[in-house]
Amino acid sequence: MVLMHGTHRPSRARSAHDLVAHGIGQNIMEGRFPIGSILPGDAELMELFGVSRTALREALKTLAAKGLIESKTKVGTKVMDRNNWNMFDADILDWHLQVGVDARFLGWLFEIRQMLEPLACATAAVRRTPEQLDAMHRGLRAMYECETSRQGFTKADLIFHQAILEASGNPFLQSIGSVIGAALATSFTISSPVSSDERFKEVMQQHQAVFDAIEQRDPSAASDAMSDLILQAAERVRIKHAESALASVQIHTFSGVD
Amino acid sequence: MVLMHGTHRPSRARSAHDLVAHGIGQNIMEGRFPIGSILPGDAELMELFGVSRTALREALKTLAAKGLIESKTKVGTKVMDRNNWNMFDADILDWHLQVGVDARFLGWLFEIRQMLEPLACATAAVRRTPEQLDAMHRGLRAMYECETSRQGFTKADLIFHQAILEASGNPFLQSIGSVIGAALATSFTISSPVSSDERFKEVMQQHQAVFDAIEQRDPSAASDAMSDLILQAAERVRIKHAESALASVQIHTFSGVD
DNA sequence: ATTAGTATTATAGTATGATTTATCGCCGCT
DNA sequence: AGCGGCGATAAATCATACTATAATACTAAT
Repeated sequence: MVLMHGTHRPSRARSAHDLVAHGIGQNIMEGRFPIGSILPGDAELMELFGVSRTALREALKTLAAKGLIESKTKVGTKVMDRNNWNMFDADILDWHLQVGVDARFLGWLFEIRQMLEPLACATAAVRRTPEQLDAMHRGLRAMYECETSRQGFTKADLIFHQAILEASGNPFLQSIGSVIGAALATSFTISSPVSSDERFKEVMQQHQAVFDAIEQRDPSAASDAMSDLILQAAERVRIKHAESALASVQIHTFSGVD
Repeated sequence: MVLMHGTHRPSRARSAHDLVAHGIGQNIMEGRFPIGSILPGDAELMELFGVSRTALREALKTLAAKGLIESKTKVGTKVMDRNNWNMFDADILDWHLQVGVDARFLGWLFEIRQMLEPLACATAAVRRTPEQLDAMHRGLRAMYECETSRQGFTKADLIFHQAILEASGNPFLQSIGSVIGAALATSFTISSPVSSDERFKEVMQQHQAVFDAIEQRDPSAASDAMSDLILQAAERVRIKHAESALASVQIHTFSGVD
């Protein structure tokens, strides 16, 4: 089941190796270059994409850096197994989305969000600076002002979530913005948050609750609010299954050394 | 000025661009190429590392793919801000470790582990196949057999944890093996798990508890066991602070669509 | 004096061909 | 059957030349 299809954007004037990297990347996602297979040699790929060897090799190095492929002398360039891929990479996520995301993938996205964002909120509630709180506030206000445009709303929403990640103080959390971006973009395509007035209000209330909890430095409330938010977002795109595998799990965590 | 001190491991005959990428990468970590600065032009870097333009540019593309740098015509190659870096990348973590990690960084690592691994265990407990359980068992047995060698134990431990991630079925979790590897390598360097007999027994008991819970398909118990395991590991390297910022937070999660 | 448009120029990007190096598969030898 | 050398092949590297882009400086019109 394909839920979202490649909004093949105009691809306005990107560099050659970038185009090649995206081309090969997408082909891998689509399965046209199957996992474990050896993809065509330099010469053939050069012809396929109409670029020089330099540009091609730079594209291949980009893909190799993301764990997608591995080149070995004489044997060729092999498409690596999925668990070598760096799923937190913005490009890889992008290619996934452009090829089309099924319900399973969307479920994985929400699963990760549910694991990270509530606790990110909790730490943000404790560690946030006034400036960081202000950044969240700006994101929230931008969301309020975007009741019409879905694109604008998505962008503002992402800013809000990223501000929270930033305030968590943990660089690992700070680098998962692309994951949340992917989740938002996909789910809003399936089910727009600005489709109806009550829907919009509900979403805003949930975000406001997260903000309030962080403002009041209440980690537990912040975590709960974010957890609710994500859970409902998942329900809206019908990811939630009838039987929930994990009802409710107690998590112990701790602060880093400041 | 030679920036590439070949120190560390024998680095058994790596390719030219790999060496350059590591060289520049480490220099960025060390702050010798400060964040936000423009690093030397192609010509100068070529001379610094003694490689051709081709090799240099491939190295730069590798770094760019990981979000470390960005090249723009006329302006040069800029070292990007930290939150553009992909912290889940194996190389970036590696460079961090080689430069030396402080208590704060180690704290962040454990924080992420504490967010992901318990819930990964919970999902693994539900979704695991017999084969995957067997893989965990093999890892566990390898740990039992490595009471002497720290290196061997670290490797076996990583295999155990990766088997759990694999069984979680979530590709995002499956690609964080490098993070756990980094955490294990660092903490075992600070405080070896095979230093004393009782210490070894304690660690093994905790791992056995995780395995048993997953075997019995008990997500809640699996999550708790893993949470305890990580918490104690953190305490051993004195990461845990006197005042725990987040005592205990209730997490709601859900299963993806199978 | 301000602005708009144009030329300059530094730098990354691309192209091409030659050369080197590593690995596989084959053949012959033991 | 197993081992070791030899050649073919494709990637890795080098060297050089050329192109595209954008920041800067300069000029001219208002």
